[in-house]
Amino acid sequence: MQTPSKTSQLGRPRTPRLSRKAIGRAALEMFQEEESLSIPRLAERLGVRQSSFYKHVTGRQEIIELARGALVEKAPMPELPAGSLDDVIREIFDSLRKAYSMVPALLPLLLTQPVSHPAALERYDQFVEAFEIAGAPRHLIIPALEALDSAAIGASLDAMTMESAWSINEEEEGTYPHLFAAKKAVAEHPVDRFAFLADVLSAGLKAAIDDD
Amino acid sequence: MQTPSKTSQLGRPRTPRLSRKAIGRAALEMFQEEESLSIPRLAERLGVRQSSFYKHVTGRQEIIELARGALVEKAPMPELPAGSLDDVIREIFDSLRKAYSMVPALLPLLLTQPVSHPAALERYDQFVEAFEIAGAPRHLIIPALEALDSAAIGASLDAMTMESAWSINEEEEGTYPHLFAAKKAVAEHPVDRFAFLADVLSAGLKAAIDDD
DNA sequence: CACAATAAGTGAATGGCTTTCACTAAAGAG
DNA sequence: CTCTTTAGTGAAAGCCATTCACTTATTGTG
Repeated sequence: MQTPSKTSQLGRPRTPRLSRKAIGRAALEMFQEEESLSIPRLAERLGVRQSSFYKHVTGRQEIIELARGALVEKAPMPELPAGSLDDVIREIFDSLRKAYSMVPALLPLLLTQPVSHPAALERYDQFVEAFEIAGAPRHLIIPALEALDSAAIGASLDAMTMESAWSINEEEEGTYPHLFAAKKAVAEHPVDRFAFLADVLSAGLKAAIDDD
Repeated sequence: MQTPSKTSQLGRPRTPRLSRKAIGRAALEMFQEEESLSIPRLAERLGVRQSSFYKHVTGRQEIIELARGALVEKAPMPELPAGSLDDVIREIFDSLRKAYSMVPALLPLLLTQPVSHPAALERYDQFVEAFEIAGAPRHLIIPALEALDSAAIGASLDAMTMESAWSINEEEEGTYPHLFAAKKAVAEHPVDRFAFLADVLSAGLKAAIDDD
């Protein structure tokens, strides 16, 4: 239950116990397993005291950014084989939602801060390149990418709020008749939300880009 | 510096000092002004002790849900004049983003819990009705509404992360060349993100619905 | 109309969280 | 070899949400 280090825990250790990469990975893992981040518990996971983090990181926000980096490094970069705009859109959306679906609890926190982790910037840079190659007008690439990102996050978050964003029960059928009917309709005739969103985005973005 | 109530603060007051509605409104206001919610500070705003809330509410999450209700009640229901599907989509998206833009800091918290406030459910029920009247197939209404909601939240959050989701500076031009070029292109040729998204969604949703 | 039950406040306490800072001991530079 | 820097520790400060015994007013019941 204890590392066999008999020596004192004080002072600089002979071999480093922490690194920014290890912190990011552990934070990501914690989000996946516990759906939240607590620095004391993260320290426990890493066999370290909480104050140690502040030698590697300025604070909680930076740990979250490192988790973003760890997520990007864990998610494979898709093949973007210089295909059509449609293929590019679908591939990017799919890779985003696959990554985000791994850690829904992290997403609200990622939303509130700009992307600064190099691995993440690198990944977006490649996405932009793919848009360029597919012939998208330069000034529309960022808006398009943001739209894909938002949609992927929204879709992945639905997994967290338990497959239905609206909490109504049988007795309220009369109170919210249309909402209730719509929920019943989609239950009886299930729709693959991801495929639906992918269709919406590819059709919509292509139209917006072609109209330019 | 003190309310001139000479009587003791103990025991049940002669007239109620709190209500669920007042709590929701104050919480919404606090999110707008301070970009976060703290129960001690909310108590201060309402001239009450923090423990008092727990007579009206089960906890923090419920206060957040009351803030959602207050937001819906503050945002006007749009005219949805039995128009075309396209009009319905644009009106709903526009009213959602207008509402969400008032309190970007609240959005990440709203995302993590299902909608249960009656005023909010009522509002979504009317949106569903508008989709029905416009002739959307019943089983696609919920997915379409979720898409609009996600997009509106994403667009409103961009306002918070300071108009650019990616934090890169001049020196990194060489490191992320495509991203940098795309950012420059959109700076030189500004795109109205909301209008762009509205176009994407209306074209995309119409296509997805018509294809059905 | 008395009086029990309930409702709406208070105050104090608990246990969690993030961050800071003086400290120690090892690593690395000159 | 000495000096500075680095990577840990431990204790503490100052937040936060929630609980619970308490007080006082209101409401419902016989």
